[in-house]
Amino acid sequence: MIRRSERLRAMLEGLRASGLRLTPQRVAICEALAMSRNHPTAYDLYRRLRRRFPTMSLATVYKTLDALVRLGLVSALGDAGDGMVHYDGDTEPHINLVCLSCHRVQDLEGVDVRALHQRVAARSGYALQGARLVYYGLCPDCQRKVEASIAEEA
Amino acid sequence: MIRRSERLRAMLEGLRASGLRLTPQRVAICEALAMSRNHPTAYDLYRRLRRRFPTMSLATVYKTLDALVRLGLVSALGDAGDGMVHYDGDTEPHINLVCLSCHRVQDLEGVDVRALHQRVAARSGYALQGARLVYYGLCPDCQRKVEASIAEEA
DNA sequence: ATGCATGCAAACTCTTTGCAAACGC
DNA sequence: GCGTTTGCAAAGAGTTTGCATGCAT
Repeated sequence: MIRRSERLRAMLEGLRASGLRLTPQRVAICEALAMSRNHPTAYDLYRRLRRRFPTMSLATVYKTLDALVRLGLVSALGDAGDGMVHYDGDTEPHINLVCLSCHRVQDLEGVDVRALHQRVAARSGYALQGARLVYYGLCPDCQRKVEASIAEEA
Repeated sequence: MIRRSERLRAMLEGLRASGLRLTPQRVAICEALAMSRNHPTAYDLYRRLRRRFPTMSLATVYKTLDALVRLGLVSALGDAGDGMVHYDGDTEPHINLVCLSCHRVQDLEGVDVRALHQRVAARSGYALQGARLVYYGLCPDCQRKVEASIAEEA
């Protein structure tokens, strides 16, 4: 949990430092993103925040996410088979798991990719700014569902 | 080069085996994708193929790519900062490099990710179907351009 | 007080779909 | 010949933009 509040802090500080104003909407978006365990889309955040900010606009969410990504404070994971961009408040290289059935995105703990990052940096010649390490497949829950539906057909 | 013609073969065979017809358009799309070094978008392929097939439709390109992805013969890399989906004829897990300035996508040779794949499969509990291992940054060419433009300002 | 940010709606872009004509098998 | 595939155009979906109002600094 310490990690998460650090992330929030970094986001707010980053926005402020680059001359952007800390409006209630921006703070709320950062909070929601820093605290979320799954990796929400712009629309996910919008829906969640609309409760507290009935006038919150989807455009504001997009604009804020855009600023955060440009500042390197948040990374855009790309779509998860659902055609929507998922965002990740954790910019440290790590592995994401995408379920192609339920479109959920989660982190994989316990696999260190720092050595990989070093090797890529050395061999590529690129000035690396981030990474998206995504594995696709069926999550355990959806595997069970598929098995159940096959059993049903038989 | 052997690899590339094998890929083409696998794509055509895969389409045929699943009952899809080998139309000239589909063959040409597979060829262009299997042979391409960079990772083209649907529009890239469309533009390239329109020379040989003046009536080629962008919709046909999308439909064919969709079929190839569904059959697991091609993988969709997601966007490269340009908002368009890039496709990769190589479905073996490997590392892609995306340049955030010129939006080019290339493979990184010489970094083996099979051990990583094994570890992810074991720890995640997912039935893995594929991976997208993408590092973002500035390619050597664009780094030079940035340096040049900074020098110019001074 | 100044000028950036919000929020609405309209515009934009990539992608998908519907359907008549054409073609692979 | 049958049924799929093509290609056009129009629809769809996610994201971005323009602009008047409101608010952080």
